[in-house]
Parts: sequence; structure tokens; C-alpha cells
Amino acid sequence: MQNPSWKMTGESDCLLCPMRQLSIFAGLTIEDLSPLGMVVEDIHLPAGATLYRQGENARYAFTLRSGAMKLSVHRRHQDENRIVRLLRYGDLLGFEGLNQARLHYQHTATALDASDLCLLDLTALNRLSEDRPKVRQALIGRWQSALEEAEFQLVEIGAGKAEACVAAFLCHWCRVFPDGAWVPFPIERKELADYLGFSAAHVSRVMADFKRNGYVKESGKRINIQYIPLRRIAGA
Amino acid sequence: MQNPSWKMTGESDCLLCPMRQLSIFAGLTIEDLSPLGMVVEDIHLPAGATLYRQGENARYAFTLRSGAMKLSVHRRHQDENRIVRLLRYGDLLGFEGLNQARLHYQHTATALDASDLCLLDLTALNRLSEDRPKVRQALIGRWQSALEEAEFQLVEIGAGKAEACVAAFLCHWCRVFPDGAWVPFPIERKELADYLGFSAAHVSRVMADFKRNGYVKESGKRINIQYIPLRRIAGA
DNA sequence: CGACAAGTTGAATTGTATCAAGAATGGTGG
DNA sequence: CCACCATTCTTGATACAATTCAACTTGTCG
Repeated sequence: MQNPSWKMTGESDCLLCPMRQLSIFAGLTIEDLSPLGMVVEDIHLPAGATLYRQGENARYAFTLRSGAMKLSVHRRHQDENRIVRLLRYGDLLGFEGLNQARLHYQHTATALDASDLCLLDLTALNRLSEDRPKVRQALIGRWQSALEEAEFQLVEIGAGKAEACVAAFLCHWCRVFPDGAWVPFPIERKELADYLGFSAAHVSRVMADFKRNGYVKESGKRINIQYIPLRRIAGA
Repeated sequence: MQNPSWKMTGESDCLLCPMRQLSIFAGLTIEDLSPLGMVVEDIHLPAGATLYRQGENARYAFTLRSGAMKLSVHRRHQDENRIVRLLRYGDLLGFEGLNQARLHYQHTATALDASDLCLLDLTALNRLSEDRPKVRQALIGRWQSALEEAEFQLVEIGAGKAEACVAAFLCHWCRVFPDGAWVPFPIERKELADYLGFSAAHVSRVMADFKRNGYVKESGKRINIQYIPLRRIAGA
């Protein structure tokens, strides 16, 4: 594996990982993990770096331990990129090669922010999934949540006016944080626009309006939702 | 199970099913299926009937054997329905309750056309999936294709001008048929609009234009793609 | 044939893209 | 710490795309 944008930062012990309860190895003991030769490497990506590209041979899956990433696809007959998913702490990516059905990555994975990931060999993961029902359940859960996320995007974001889409996205993005918290927001206007399917200029307009109206505050790469009158915006 | 819109039409022998190669039981023998008490009922739905509703308790999954169905969700703060997926011959639906994680249907399933389905008990299917790697693989494959379908909708249909979206959808809908074939098309303008995220009036305009330009022909509930200049439409 | 649902079309209005200019921001080297 | 650069963000004017509402046409089925 020789990707110039990767920086190996050593091996990790999954059993000591602080995010293990969120990961696909949640609930496994050392007896489950060690005999299978599951070597896990840590890698670090600077903001803007590409982890893998759509169409490349898929040999590894990744768990995002910190930072944020986007998955995008190249559109046929179109130069723009469509962002298919935004990922944060605890998310799994690059697992389209599991099931042996897809040998290539379906997306291009790019770091939105400096990110740490751990790297999982797909062959070993497949074996592990066969032998350990808990791993299997966890992986199926990942498919399920990827599907739910895609449907969220279709339903809440894929149609309607820009105001409603932006509002729905902001609430969704901040949902795991307490109300009123300052939430990391390493997403540029252009990227948000690619994700929502609007132009960067228009997304900027909507965000600026929201800030003027006091719905949200922004400072550096963090955002703070004060109060978004979802009902009023959507009901328009 | 007492749903007034269902009509049980008897039990089926999965081993004799003409669509078994497409189903999740492909590759299984009678030894695989019979000992698990997997009873399969057939049901018939008239056009417009509802198979299940979003939020209902999920006890069964279904395989669509003929006809066509739509999966839709109710939007918060919005009266319109968004169509999340269109299903045809061989598709599996209602399997969100597998993995024990989701006990309720996530969508409302409605027949677009008179449809035949077979009904699979989720508990039995779960057991079968635990014991039979082939079934498990097949189910994972269904998740994968559901996810791919959702991403197709996001990427090819969820953004861009209405002409391009309609064109992409028509090509996608007809993809499994030979070029130039008359393809069943039991989708009303309003439904197509809900699926694509446009108004019925505008979809109608686009379709009418396509017909005037000779890109497609329509007759009854069937459609015939002559030639759609995808590149020109998208390149605008 | 009549009645009702679905499709088509027009005109006015709203929403969004595009292009371009100016303002804010972040990072860099002195 | 500041000046400078490059990038991103904001904003305005204009053109285009889509919605809405309503009238009208076509299709379907009893």
C-alpha cells in the first residue's frame, strides 16, 4: 500500500481504543480479535487529502476516529461532483468491497479536516464477519445506517426550497450534540452546496440570512444553532 | 395478520418458484429450506393498495414477483409524500426489521399496479440468515443494492435540471430491457414528480416535450425509448 | 355515451443559477 | 506581530428554471 497522502502512525490495540464502543468491534473480547490476525494500522490525513478514489481497487475499509470526511462521486456528463455522504467520529467508510461483490471503491473519500482513521483489511474483516456474529451484526448495522443516511438526504434535503434543506441539514448535523452547543463545522459553502444540490452562492445567501435572523451563529469552523423555526421555513 | 387489502392466494414452494434465481433463496436446496419451517405465503394486491405503512410493526418482508410498487415516506412539516424507491420483479421490500434493530417499517409500500408478492416471516428469515451463509450473502447484497439505488437517486436524479433527471430516470427504469423494447410503465406523472422532486405539471411538460421530440413514445401504461440525447440534455 | 381522473398547457410568480465585484478570512513569511 | 496573498464568503443584477393555479384536453372505465 503506497499512497503518498497517507501517513502511518503505528498500530493500535483495538481493545484499548477509546471509541471501541462505537466501532464494529464493540462487544468483542481479546479472544475474539487476536486469533484472527486482524492487524489495524492508524493513519492520519491532513485537511483536503484524498484517502481513496472512486474506481480504485478496494482492499481496506476505514474507521474515522477524528476529523470529518466526505464521500463524493463523479457525475457522468457533468463536471461537478456530488457529495453523497458526510462522515464523522465513529463512521465506517470504504466497506463496499465487503461481500466480495464490489471490488472497487464506489466513491472518492476526501478529508474535510485533519482526520485520524484506522485501516481494516477487507479480507480479514470478511473472515471475522463470517466467524463472529457480533461483527456481522455490526456490519449489517452500518449498511442500514448508510441507507438511512442516504434516505435522509433524499427526503429532507433532496427536495424543497433551499432554506428548508439547509435548516434540515444543520439540525441533522448537530443532532448528536447537546442543544445550543458549538459544533465543529468543517464544511465550506461550496461543499455544502454540492451536498444539498444548490449553487454555492445561493447556499451562502441562505446561511447569511440565517445568521442575520439569529437562527445560527458561526465562528471559525464551528457553528451554533440558536433556534431554527423549521415549521415556518418548511411551511412557506 | 389481518390486513383487509391483502388477499392470500395460497402457499408456494420456493423450490419451484420461477424467480428463485433472482430471490434471496437462490442457490439453496430443499435441505436448506425445509427444516427451518420457512412458510411462504403468496399475496395479491390490486393497483393502489397499501401493503404496509410507515411506522407499523414489521413482522414480514416481501418479495415482489410481478407488478410494481413504490416506497414512500411522510415528510415532517410537509404534506407531500416523497417516493424513496420504485420496485419491480425480484425486488425485496420490508426487510428493515431484519437485524432486530428496526422494529417498524420505515416506509409506506403501495402497489403502482396489480402485484403479486410472497411473504417472508422476518423471525424465520433471521434464523435462516444465521444458519445459511448463502442467504446471508443474498440479504447483504439486497442492502447493498438498496444503497446503490438510493445513491443513484441522489446523484443522477437529485440535482440538475428536470430534463436531465427525467431522462436519467427513464434510461434507468428501462435498463434491464432490450434497447427499443416497450417497457411497462405504471407510474403516473404525480408519482414520477414525487420521485424526482419536481411538480407534476413540470414533469408533464418535460415528458410531453420528450414525446414531441421523438425521444420516447408512450402507449397505455408502457413506454418506449427511441433515443435520448443524454449528453446534450445534461451538457446544457 | 357520460363521468371522473389524469395529462397537458398557458400566464404570472417565485426560486435559483450565473457572473462578477467587493469584503472577510486564514495562512505565510518577514 | 503585521503585511500580504490566496482563498472563501457575501452580495447585487440579470437570466433562466420551476412552481402555482386554473382552464382545457385526453384517456379510462362502467
